[in-house]
Amino acid sequence: MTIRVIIVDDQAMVRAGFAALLSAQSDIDVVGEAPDGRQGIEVGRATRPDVVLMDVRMPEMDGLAAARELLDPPPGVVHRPKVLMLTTFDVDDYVYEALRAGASGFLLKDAPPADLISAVRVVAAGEALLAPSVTRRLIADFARQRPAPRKDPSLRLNGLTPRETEVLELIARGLSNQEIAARLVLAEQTVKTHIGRVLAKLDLRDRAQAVIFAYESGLVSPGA
Amino acid sequence: MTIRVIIVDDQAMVRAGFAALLSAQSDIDVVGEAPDGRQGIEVGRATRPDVVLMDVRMPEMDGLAAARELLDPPPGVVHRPKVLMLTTFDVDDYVYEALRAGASGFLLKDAPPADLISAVRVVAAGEALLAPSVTRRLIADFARQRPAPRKDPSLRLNGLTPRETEVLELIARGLSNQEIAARLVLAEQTVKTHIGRVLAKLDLRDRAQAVIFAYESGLVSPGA
DNA sequence: CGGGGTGTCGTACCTGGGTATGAGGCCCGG
DNA sequence: CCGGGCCTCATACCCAGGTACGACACCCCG
Repeated sequence: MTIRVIIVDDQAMVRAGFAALLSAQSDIDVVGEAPDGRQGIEVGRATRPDVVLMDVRMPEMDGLAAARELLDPPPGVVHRPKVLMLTTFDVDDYVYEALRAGASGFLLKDAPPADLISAVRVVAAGEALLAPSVTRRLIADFARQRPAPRKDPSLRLNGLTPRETEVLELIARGLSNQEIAARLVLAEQTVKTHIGRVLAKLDLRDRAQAVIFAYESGLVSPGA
Repeated sequence: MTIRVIIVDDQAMVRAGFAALLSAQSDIDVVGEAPDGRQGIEVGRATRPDVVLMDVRMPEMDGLAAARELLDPPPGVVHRPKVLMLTTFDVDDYVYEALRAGASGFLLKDAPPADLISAVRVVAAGEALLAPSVTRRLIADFARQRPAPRKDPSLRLNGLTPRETEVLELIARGLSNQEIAARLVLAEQTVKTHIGRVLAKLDLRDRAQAVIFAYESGLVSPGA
C-alpha cells in the first residue's frame, strides 16, 4: 500500500521540492498540491490522501484553519486524513493550536530530508512525530502542569477510603446528598458521614471546596 | 566537543551493542556503563556525562528512580546530565513518570540504530525526542486536556455580567460568601444576590455546581 | 426624559449541608 | 479471637447559603 500525500504550501518551489523528494520514495505517492488552505481543503476532499503536508502560514486560509476543517469535517464527509504541519521558522504558538486540532505532527522545514520522509511514514502509520524543539516544549509544558499528580492533593487522596472517594466524585458531579444517597443506595446520613470524613481528611470547608479539590487532584477532569 | 555518554542497562549485551554503535561516531564517547540504577547513579556522578542512556526496567533500582536522582540531585551535586530513557516493550506508564521527572526523551530499543544516534545528539543539544508512539500519546493527552476552551458553557457565560463572573470565579476558588464580600468590599447580601442571579442564569442549584461549571467552562483551570 | 440593565443593600424565611456523638456489623490480619 | 479499619445509620443541633421581595442609585440609550 502506497501512502497518498498532498502538499499544501503557498510557495511553488517548496511544493515542487517536497513533491520530488517524496515521489522518489517507492511507497509514497504525491497525489495533489494546493497553494492555500481553501484549495487545500478542496484537493483534500477530492483526492482523499492519507497524509496532508500543511504549511502553517498561507494566504487565503491559513494552515491551522484548513487543518481543523480536514480533521473535523462537516457531517457527510467521512474521509479524515492525517495532518503533518510544517513551518519555516521556529516554533510559533500555532503548535499548540495545531495539536489541539488533532494534527499528527509538526516539523520545521529545515529538517533533514530523511526526517520528512520518515515523518510521512510515521504519521501514515497512525503514530505522531514532532520536531525536537517542539517535543522539548511539549514535555516541559507537560511536566510543568502536572509535577507529579499534584503531590499535595493526590497524595492526600490516598488517605481516602474507596467509599469516600466514590462519594467525593459524586459531589464533584454536582449531586446533592439526597441524590448521592439514592445513587449509592444509602441513608442520607451515611452520605453526610462520609462527606464529613472527606472534608476533615482533606482539610476542606464545604462541598464547593471538595469540588475544587476533585478537579485539582485529577479525580475528575473537565470535559470528562 | 564530543558528547559524553554512559549506558545504564542490566543486559550486558545491550550495553555492549549500544556502546559499539555510539563509539563508532566521531562525536560521541561512551565514558561509562552500569548494570543497574544504583550503580548508574555512581557512574553518573563519577564520569559526569552529557547524556545518560537509561533502561526503564532494571534490578536493584529501576531507571525511573535513578533518573529522578540524577535529574534532581541532592544539594552539593551540580552536575545534571540529560537523560534518555529506553524501554524494550511498548510504552508503559512509566513514560509519563519519566517525562515528569525531567527526562529528555523516550525511545524503544527496537528503533533503528540511526535513531538512537541522532537521539543522543538531539538530547545533548538540549532538545527532546520521543518514540512516535509516545509522541502520539502525549499529543492525544495534550489535546484531550485542553480541547479548546469549551464552546457550550462558554457561550452561556456571556450571559453573565462582569460582576457576576467575578463572583463566580471567587466561588470557584473556594471562598465563602463572607470572604467574597470582604474581597470585593461588599455586603454579604449583595454577594448572595449576585450568586442567586448566577445560579438562575446558568440553571445551577448551588455553589458546588457553580464550581463545576467554572471548571468545565474554562473560567478556571486546574493547576492555575 | 423615561425606561432598562447593572450594582448595591436590607429584612425575612427556610432548608440543605456540615458537625457532634454514639453505636452496630463486617472483615481482615496479628 | 481480638483489635482496628471501614461502612453503615440514628438523633440532634446549628448555620451558611439560597430564596423572595423590595428598594435606591447609577448610567446609558432611545
